[in-house]
Amino acid sequence: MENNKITIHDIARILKIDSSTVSRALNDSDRVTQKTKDKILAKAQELGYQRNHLASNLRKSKTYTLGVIVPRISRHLFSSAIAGVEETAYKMGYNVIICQSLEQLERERNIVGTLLANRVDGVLLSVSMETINYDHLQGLKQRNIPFVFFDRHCNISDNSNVLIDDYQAGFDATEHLIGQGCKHIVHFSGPQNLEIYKNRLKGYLSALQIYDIEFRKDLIIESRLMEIDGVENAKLLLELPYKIDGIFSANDIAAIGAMQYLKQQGIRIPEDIAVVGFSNEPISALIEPSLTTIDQPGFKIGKTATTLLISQIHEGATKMKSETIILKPNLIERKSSLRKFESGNY
Amino acid sequence: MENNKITIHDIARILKIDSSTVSRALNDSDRVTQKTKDKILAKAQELGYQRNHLASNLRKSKTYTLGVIVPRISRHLFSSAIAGVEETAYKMGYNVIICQSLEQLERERNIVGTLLANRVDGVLLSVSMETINYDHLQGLKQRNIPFVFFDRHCNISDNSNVLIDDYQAGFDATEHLIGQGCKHIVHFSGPQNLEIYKNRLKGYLSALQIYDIEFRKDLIIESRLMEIDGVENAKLLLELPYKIDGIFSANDIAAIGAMQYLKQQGIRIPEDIAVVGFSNEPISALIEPSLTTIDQPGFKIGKTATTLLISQIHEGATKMKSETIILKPNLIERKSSLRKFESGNY
DNA sequence: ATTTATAATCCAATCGATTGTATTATGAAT
DNA sequence: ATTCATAATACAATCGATTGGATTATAAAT
Repeated sequence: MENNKITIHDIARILKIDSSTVSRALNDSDRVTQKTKDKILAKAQELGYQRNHLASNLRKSKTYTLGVIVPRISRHLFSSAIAGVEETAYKMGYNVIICQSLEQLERERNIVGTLLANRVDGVLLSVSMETINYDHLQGLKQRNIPFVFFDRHCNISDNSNVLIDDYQAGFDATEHLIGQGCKHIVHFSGPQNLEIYKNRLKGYLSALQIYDIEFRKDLIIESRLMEIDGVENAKLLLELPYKIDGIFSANDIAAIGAMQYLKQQGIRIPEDIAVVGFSNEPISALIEPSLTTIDQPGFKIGKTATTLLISQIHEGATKMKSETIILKPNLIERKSSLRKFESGNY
Repeated sequence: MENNKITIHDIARILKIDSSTVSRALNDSDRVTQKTKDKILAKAQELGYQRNHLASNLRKSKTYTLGVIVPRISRHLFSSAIAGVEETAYKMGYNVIICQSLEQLERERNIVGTLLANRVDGVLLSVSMETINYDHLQGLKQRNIPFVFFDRHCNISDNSNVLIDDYQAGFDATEHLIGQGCKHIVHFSGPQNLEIYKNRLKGYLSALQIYDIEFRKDLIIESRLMEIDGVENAKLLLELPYKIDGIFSANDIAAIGAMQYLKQQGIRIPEDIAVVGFSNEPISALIEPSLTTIDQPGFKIGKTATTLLISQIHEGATKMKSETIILKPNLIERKSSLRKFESGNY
């Protein structure tokens, strides 16, 4: 219990001045003369004073805390986004509470409750795969707590988002496969309640159309994109009545699962089937063959979303205008999709 | 600013009772009769009352917040430990602030400062590779804030730790390589300020001794165990005047870097050189060949450390007895170390 | 009915910082 | 020296919940 408990009142008593002056001095108010400020600051330093944020925040009814909800922190995109969030938040005097929904709506709901109970000043949110309704976000709206979606957003009105151009990325990935000579390209898609997967799919379709490739509905396989789903998808596509020669997977994990299985079956990658993933997980550069994928600027997404959120917090509830920022993804070509004939061309 | 701002005083006013009674009712004190409790609880529910933790915590001078410092959340051990921490903490009414030192002492120092400023009730800590002195932990000691090391601990007196048996793991890994017929085993070690690397090294040495294998000092290569270090280490070991036939790396990342390089050089794994890593990163199961490694029970480490920390917080500063809990690691045999002659035996 | 013991509730101070208003100090102008 | 404007500081309420002590209500005992 001997926590150093220096308060502004201690400093005030010692210097025989009022605590309000101490408070103002420590906040660099111009209502205190420089001489007194110096005296107070020196004494504060000497005593090892640290402001009690609880008291300060109670008075100001602000917590200087942001909530971050992600499906799981172990995913590359999210861990790098979190790094960006933390850097920006700390720099601007905010703390961050990080929570994982583990892709479960139920947990996401609870987390929102916890964040409300903790009276966070704002929330950054990347929704779970199970998030099909948004009732749990009502509490945030009601209490006028600003929130910004990043990456995995929702199509509800008046929200701010920081996204990447999933449509473009889907298009680029598919175009790349077409450029490698693929004619029958399977797309591993994710739950269609998530806009990102819808958009990646749209990009895929659009590329097929532009390059005059016939679209077949059964070439789209929807799953939760776990590793095991990749394996299952691969089994499925081998049973299709077409000779599949390309896969565009909406994430790396499923692509890797598929590749593992296909390799076991003696199928050569990229010669028989070229594969493109999504997210540029660190593992994608290390597997055999290395995986062509879409790099998402995670750190920048985190930074941007945080900056946007904090600006909304500062603006206050007055005119919470929604804003959507879309960042550019980037195709990384690796061995899993580069056909021999291509490299032979150089 | 229309945040729902129901306070105990609102409830008190409406029910024409005192706010202290409301407070006691909401805390289920036995100084309030059940009838009044029911009335108060019903009204609180009706109004959507939520306790203001700032005020409550200020009064109780507790924050119900734990700080967690890890080198990086993207590492498998840490992300799974954090999952364990969160589960336990939330269950016991605590929040968690997660911070990454990114292996930098300077950042670790700042983080401790931030956590102090936020008056966390306790800290869970896995130190950075650069942490060679512990001055920055003095602040915690002075203020009697309990802290528990997990995995990467420090050899300073009277600390609580939750660790795995790195010595045993090092021994098991090395013994396994010896069992595969390896005679010249290189050990990739990490910074020796960290006990974990010292202990893994000790286990290695001990296994060599017991199996009567000559120890050579130049078979120990120390680095920061990044992927690039693994590559460099591999180059080094090819220049050694012995025919190396085994590698025991103190983490998976460096092992993988080495394997990539060795494969490029046409060296067969495990036939020419068998490799064992450490940590069971998800990637280790997916690379080619899959990597034999040591699995650390990350989730359990996180749970155990949190339980220990919270129990210390509850005990108070009175008799903060230190305690060290050591969990068992587990060797996972995969292709990178299983020699043909072995499988031939079956 | 009155006393007494105990249960139930109320009062008021407190946690530490902030902030609008009131007061005093300072110095310039007359 | 006195007045006045302004700068500097002090006072006191406030944020919302908690808690020891005081007071009142209730019921049991005489």
